[in-house]
Amino acid sequence: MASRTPADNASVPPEIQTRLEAAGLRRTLATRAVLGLFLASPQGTLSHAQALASLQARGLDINRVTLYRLLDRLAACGVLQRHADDDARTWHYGLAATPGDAQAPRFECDACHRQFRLTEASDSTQAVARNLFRTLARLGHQGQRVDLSIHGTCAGCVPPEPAA
Amino acid sequence: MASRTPADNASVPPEIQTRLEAAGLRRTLATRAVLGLFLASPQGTLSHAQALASLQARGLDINRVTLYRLLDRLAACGVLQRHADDDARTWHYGLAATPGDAQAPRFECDACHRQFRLTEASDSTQAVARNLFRTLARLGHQGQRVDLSIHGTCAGCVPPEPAA
DNA sequence: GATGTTATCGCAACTTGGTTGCAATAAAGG
DNA sequence: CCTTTATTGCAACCAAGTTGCGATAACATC
Repeated sequence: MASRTPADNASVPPEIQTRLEAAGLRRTLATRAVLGLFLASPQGTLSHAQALASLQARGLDINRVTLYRLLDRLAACGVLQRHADDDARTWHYGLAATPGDAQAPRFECDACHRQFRLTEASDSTQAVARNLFRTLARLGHQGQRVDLSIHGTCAGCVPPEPAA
Repeated sequence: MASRTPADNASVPPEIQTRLEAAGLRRTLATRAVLGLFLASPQGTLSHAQALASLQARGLDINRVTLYRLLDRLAACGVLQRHADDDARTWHYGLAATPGDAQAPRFECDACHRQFRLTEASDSTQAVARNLFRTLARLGHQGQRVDLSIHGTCAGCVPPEPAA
């Protein structure tokens, strides 16, 4: 496997590189390919199946179990963040926010099942999170992470307004 | 099965009763029992497994498939609302909010996996929802439902502060 | 109260997304 | 080059949820 996209190494931000090393992850072909997948669209999230398909589309033939484990590893070391899809019984992975930086709200399209983050509204999360944590503390619970998700129909799936 | 708790009928709020009838659901023993389960703690949510256990604890021996279908039905007619648990690959069911009334944020304990709504903070949802829907509209997406969830450790699971 | 219609029940078999055990590879580090 | 140890691939496995279908039991009508 001598062919290596020039971007493979260059495109991994130091931020992420650090976490990979800290966790003792090795830079295998699969790791770089998967990471590249997510870095290509930082806002997006991918299910295991979607990621597998994308990889295969690029000619990479990774075993499904391997991908499961790789995604797990990346999530475990804080590079990716995983959360359940509300409709299918699957998990979606997306780049995790840098620590301290609240995640932007997630949009889940009920039609095409795609998910992505609404960076345009990341301040909503921040504001609401602060409030919530206060309330939680008062009740004796320990809040760790606020997850704001919106279900609806994404712009691509909205019916083209059939002469309403 | 002649024994019927006195509360069985009386406790079903007309609001819910209406939806059941509208959907043509029959008032079977199972329906009432399950409904009673949720009405007993309106804030709480139950997974299929938890609900099944509770029913069995009360001496009701309902088939697991039947319960799956019943929960589905109740969710379909808008009495219950279901959403994925972020950790296990399961669904949790809880009483749906009356239409128009935004759902209170959901707390998911990462330790005991219990979930419940924070009615104390339902205004957070309302506020953030209004904002989000505006932003969404601007981007061409159609928001339908805002789901605000917090992960953390619930009061019951927080370690008893071992002489920090 | 007898009767027909149709939702619901229970069982068994099946599907799906994900996991585990283990032997074979291959990055890192010397 | 050699050792250590993370990673890979395969096959078997698991758990949550679904489907098909005959048997029941609500509900409406007579």
